[in-house]
Amino acid sequence: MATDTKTALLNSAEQAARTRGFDGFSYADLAEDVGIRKASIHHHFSTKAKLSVELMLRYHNELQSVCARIDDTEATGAARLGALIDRYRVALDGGKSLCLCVAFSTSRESLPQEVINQIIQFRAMMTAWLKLVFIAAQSDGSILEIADPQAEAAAALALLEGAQLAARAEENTDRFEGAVHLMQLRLR
Amino acid sequence: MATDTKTALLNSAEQAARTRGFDGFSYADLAEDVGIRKASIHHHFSTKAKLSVELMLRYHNELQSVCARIDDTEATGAARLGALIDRYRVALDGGKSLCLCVAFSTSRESLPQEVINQIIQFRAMMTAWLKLVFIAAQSDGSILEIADPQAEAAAALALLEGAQLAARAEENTDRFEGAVHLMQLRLR
DNA sequence: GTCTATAACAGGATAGAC
DNA sequence: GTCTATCCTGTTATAGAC
Repeated sequence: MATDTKTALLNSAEQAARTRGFDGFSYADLAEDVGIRKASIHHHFSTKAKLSVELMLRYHNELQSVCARIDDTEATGAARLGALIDRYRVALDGGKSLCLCVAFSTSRESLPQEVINQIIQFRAMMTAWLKLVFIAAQSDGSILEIADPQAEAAAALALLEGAQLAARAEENTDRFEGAVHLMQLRLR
Repeated sequence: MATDTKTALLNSAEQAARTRGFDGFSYADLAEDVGIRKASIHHHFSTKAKLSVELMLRYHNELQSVCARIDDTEATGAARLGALIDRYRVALDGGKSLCLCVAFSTSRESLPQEVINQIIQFRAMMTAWLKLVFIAAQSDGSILEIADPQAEAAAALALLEGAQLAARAEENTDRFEGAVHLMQLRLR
């Protein structure tokens, strides 16, 4: 079955925001991409601010599902962290796009307060999940030299996002691999 | 002596780009900030693209000087890395701004090719300097467990930029401190 | 739900006076 | 070097027909 118009618009907007930032795309871009007139978009998202909220909501839920699925399919802490690294690598799309959280973080001033709060919630969720991953790895011994799971979680998220940024800056995925190399060496 | 108009414009533009992104400020903003009319700005920077080039050039030279000064004043690898961390912390301005390299990286699509090349050069310079810092630290033993200076340099830059992003996203400097905590524990 | 038409405004940029 | 005035384009958003 074909995706409905609203979903097609969300997909187009997410792709655009991740490659060009929230200020970097307009309703005209979405209209051309989806194949309707730009005025019609307002029927689905009355303002661009509300579109950004729905975008972030969907992204939060999607990543939450991804993490839950990783918990189900990967047994060790190392395998789980490795799966998340893979996820961030794929999101890079060859150095052409960022994850939505990074993209929105730099567009901060253009976004409604509600999205700012969603970003904070999203980061809290990811950090909490990563902390559990490192705690699991402490038990199963699958990641080397874990001193402080909380600190490891904060550092891992920053490293992943910084690695994405480096790859995006040069449109070169080698920069991502270079940045996460040492972290991957700790996985057993 | 008072700063000349061109420098005042560069200062205002850098501040604006770091807090709101390259798409997030206009000539009208600079005009109001500096106290001249927006048409007058074109006398100093004929296009916004050329302004971005001069901004990045100045930033590159400034960071190069900062690194050279750190080499002069700090004796050990750990002290040098610590000084760079301090620099990135200060650039955060309480979570309200990013360094120009991070800010420009996400505005990639709005920038001229020349700035893209400048960003690549800037990142190469910083990575090369960091690699030398880790090599020095291998000799003087001031940073724990260095396996691969090249990989350490790439990871350190990504971590610093990711830590800035985290703090900027939440406008909370605790996020920066949390992300760099483990790296700082390695400094002796 | 989508369209045409348009309002209302802000963006970068230019011309020409002073 | 700065000004006023203006152009052209692109932006979000709305009104109302189909």
